[in-house]
Amino acid sequence: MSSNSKTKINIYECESELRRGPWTLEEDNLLIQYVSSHGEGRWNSLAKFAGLKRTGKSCRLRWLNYLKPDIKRGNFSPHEQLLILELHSKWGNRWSKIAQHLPGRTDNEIKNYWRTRVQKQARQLKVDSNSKKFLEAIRTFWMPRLMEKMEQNSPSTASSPSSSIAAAPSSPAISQLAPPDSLCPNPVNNSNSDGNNYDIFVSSSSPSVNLTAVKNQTEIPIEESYYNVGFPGCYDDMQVQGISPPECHVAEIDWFGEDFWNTDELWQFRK
DNA sequence: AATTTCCACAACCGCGAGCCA
DNA sequence: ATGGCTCGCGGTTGTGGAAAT
Repeated sequence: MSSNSKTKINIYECESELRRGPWTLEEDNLLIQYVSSHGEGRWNSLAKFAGLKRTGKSCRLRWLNYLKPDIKRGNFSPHEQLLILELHSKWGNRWSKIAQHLPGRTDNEIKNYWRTRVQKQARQLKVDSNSKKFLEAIRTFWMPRLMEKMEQNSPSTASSPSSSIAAAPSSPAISQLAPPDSLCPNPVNNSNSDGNNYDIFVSSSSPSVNLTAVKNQTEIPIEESYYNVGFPGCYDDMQVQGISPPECHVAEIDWFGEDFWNTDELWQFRK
């Protein structure tokens, strides 16, 4: 046997020891302990020195998506959902970029949310999730409802008759709440558990939803998106098409479940 | 109660970019 | 210039549990 073949056998044996699939508690502890004392990075050597029979990639993924201390778990808040919709309209499937603006959320989590929740709705409507119709539906139904939900959840404005949120006039229920013009003075605040403040300003000065997200005083301009410039005449278009705006009354919505959308209302978008 | 189907999420894979010797 | 290594990203798959039959 040549030294070459011996090497190959060793590599094979080494690779055959590599574990795959779900992580055990013991593996998690090993990874946590190693990272806490040596820090992140150099994942291949980390895997070796930590005694983990995993690839560096696997260790990195496990740490970033699950074990990292500031990972936030659980359902996405309406505010987070709104951000995802808006940022996706701007950047498309740039999950990691989108995740940068949702503290504590991972790109994998956001990607899964998009595939399981948003694309599911598109499938039910038998439209492409990237189609203009579907984006219209998101802008006209979903986003105003999320904003309304955010409004309901905002303790500072819950008892106030004049809302801090303005939205597209596509939803009468929302537009009734709109202040006269310009940026709202009291942004919807989403103070996350990690301490990051994330505010969304919504302007009613244009016929479309106009969003500005502000994270810790750093403004993230949200412009050039399908939602706020792509369909400036969406509401008018609906009227031209004979779609009556009052049909847009907000139904009882399970924000995290099956009935987020009222499929009957959305059916018209398939036309 | 048993089986099947569906769904959400965790994990894997391939590829490309960046860095460095 | 280039080859190897590491890392990060996005797409895809596998799996466990819930829901339906």
